[in-house]
Amino acid sequence: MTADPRLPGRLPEPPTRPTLTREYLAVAALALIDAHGLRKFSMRKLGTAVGFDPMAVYRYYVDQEDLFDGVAEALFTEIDVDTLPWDGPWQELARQYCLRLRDILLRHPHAVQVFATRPVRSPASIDTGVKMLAKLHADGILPADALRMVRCLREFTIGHALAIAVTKLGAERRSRKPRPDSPDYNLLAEAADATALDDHFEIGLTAILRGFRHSAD
Amino acid sequence: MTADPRLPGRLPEPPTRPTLTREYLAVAALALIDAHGLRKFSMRKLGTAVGFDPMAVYRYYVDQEDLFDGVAEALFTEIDVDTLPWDGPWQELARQYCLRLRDILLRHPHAVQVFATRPVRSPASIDTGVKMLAKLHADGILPADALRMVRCLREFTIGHALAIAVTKLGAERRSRKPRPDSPDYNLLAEAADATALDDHFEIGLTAILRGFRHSAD
DNA sequence: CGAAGTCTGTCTACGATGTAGACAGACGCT
DNA sequence: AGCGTCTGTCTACATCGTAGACAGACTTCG
Repeated sequence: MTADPRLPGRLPEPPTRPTLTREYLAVAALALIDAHGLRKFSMRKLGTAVGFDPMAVYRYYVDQEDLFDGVAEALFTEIDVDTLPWDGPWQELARQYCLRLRDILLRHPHAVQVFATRPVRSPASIDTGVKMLAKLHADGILPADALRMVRCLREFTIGHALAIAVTKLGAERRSRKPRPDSPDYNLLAEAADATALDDHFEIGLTAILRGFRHSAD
Repeated sequence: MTADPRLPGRLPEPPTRPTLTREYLAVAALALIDAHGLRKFSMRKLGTAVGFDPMAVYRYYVDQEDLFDGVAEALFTEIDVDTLPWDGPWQELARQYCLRLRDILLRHPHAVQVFATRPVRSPASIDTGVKMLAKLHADGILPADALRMVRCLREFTIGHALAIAVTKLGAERRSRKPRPDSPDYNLLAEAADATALDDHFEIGLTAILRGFRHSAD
């Protein structure tokens, strides 16, 4: 006769160790990248950071590429597309979409590369694309034209975020090159002083949208 | 008495081994990246590929970052800015600049990332920027506004090239996700079939330029 | 002519990385 | 009770970026 293996009475909470998930790992990876930069990120560090074996990540992602796809999806999720102004005019919808995407990317400057270097094909992303196209279609824009417009906006937004992130992050690393002696050089210096780094994003957005409107023939 | 160490008569050309150069290495690195992809590139492979010691590159570049800066400069050089239509209207100049940049980047799809993820600050690049600003200034555009416009065009161009390169390169890698059952999904499919991947670049370019023109107040 | 210093390429060493694969305990189903 | 699967652990290996010592050739200067 053996003793009852169950301990008597209530025990304090055992240290909970949540089981791993693709999504949890993706979010953790994003946090790690935010904290220490993409350069320093590694699969093993991720495993260790979430309190598991360094190799544990490979149970959920076959590849680093695969993981980064997950990180990009996590970033996309932050857009929270459901709260976009789907009922207003499509121009405003598109503008808000771009603004949110930019804000999110600039909040994760180290991860912008990850987002920018892969086509996000998550169901959520495709769904959003489809809804956006339907919206433009309802305004009489041909799907093909709508797709082109959306692509332009998207590429501008990502290109912008990438440029800003990269410039800010690289600012301290690189040594100031000696300024050339061109007589016009002060034009550049003056202009650079007069404009914030990302002054122009909304201007560009407006220009694209206006340009599209005028090209509707 | 020792024999004359010089050999008699004309010898066939000794195998020439050019001495290394920062630029030569940068161009060789670009070629390697083109050939096998950024993922497979390494400092040691570069050294070996040019016929020297794997570690030889570090005599000329302190870092991989440093090397990639050089690769970006090499890409910029391909634009051949001197043959741009500097005498025409600035809109045409800007358009041609963007078109050339896009063409070059799409010719080096594996290296687009390298170019897109660092601000190119070579003298040649700064010089071009200055000349461009001067050109717009001659048309009565304030330097600050000109800088904003140029940045918008640049970011759109790079964002576009990156998107195209990444999509094309990743096309075979990723498995087609099952198409969602949304009733509007065929809108997307139809639109995607009707548009080439990079159909929209010139349209976007035109839209931006037109949008700027109309915002000149 | 010769010595000293510099330039350039070679070589070794180290810790970290991505990834493959074997292994083991826990859990669910029969 | 037994068995297969799921999940996390652990070991192994080739490769990588980078630091640093070393050596031959070339330059400079007395």
